[in-house]
Amino acid sequence: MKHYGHLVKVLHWCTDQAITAGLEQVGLTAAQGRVMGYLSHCKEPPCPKDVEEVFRLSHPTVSGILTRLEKKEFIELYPDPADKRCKRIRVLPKGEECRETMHRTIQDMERQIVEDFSPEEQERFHGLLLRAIKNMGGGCVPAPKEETKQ
Amino acid sequence: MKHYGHLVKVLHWCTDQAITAGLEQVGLTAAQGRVMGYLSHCKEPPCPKDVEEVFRLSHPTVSGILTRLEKKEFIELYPDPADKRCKRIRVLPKGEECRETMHRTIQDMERQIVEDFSPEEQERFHGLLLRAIKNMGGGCVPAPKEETKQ
DNA sequence: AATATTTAGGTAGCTTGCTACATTTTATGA
DNA sequence: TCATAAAATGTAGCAAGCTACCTAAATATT
Repeated sequence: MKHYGHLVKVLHWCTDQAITAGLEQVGLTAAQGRVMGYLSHCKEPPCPKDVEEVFRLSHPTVSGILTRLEKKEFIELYPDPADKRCKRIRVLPKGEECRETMHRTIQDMERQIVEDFSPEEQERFHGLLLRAIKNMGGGCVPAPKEETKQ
Repeated sequence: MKHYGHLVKVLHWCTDQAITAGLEQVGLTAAQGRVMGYLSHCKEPPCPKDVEEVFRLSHPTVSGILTRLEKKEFIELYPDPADKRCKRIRVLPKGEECRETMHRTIQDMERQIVEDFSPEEQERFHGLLLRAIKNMGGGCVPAPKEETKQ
């Protein structure tokens, strides 16, 4: 009996540690950095609902993260003129400034995970992760960055 | 650029959902269930420190989970007679009772992850996960169940 | 033996995650 | 049109994760 679940948990913990360390200088937590990485790559201002779907978080969780990002002046929330139920998220200068740090931190982490994997192994790992998620009923996985909003 | 980190996060989320659903009937959360699964397989009474190491959790986190498990009467904490700094964890009847449910829930989840994987693919997935953890500086990974305390 | 260090655990206070419930606005349907 | 359902968000309250700091006990050093 293999403990895939436990290994996934540990690996997830490792990635969080790496992101936390990389973002320490800009004053963001791992969760905030992941969200900022997504926000700063969106063409048009996204709404909290988009963040929920990409990261599979409940709306109160997203609300909390956005509130803290706003308090730190990385973003600004403003009402959607077309739909009064929605809010839109604008990335402020401070957020734009650290875009490169966030991007690099996440890229470095992605590279480090598969550091010594051959290209075929990387492909296999990616494919197996996707299939595992599908097996767990996870459905399709929207990418957290550029590929969204296609 | 592949988003391994994000996939790992999503997969971890899926496993937690599965465990949460499976343990609902016995009144345990996923974190509590994982810990109980470990505790009920230990030969001699473990101490909180052991739990920290197996699950890579900080001691305040473990303390909180154990306190809640004690309040629900799944376990009992008592002082170690040989070392007054340590506490020992005893699994109470109520904890023993749901041992099968916990075991089955975790087993089912592990099986579901690799549901449609061939034996070779399972082997590969396991190996790649271990290597990824090593790449992230995760060191060796103690198993959460029987294999510990060898 | 006396002091210093390490180790196990406690507590405070924070972020991140959740569910459940309430509110407001938009969309639907009879 | 008017009532109803759905959608986006807010709030409360909890569990689970963390760091930072404290205490007490065991170990190591001098």
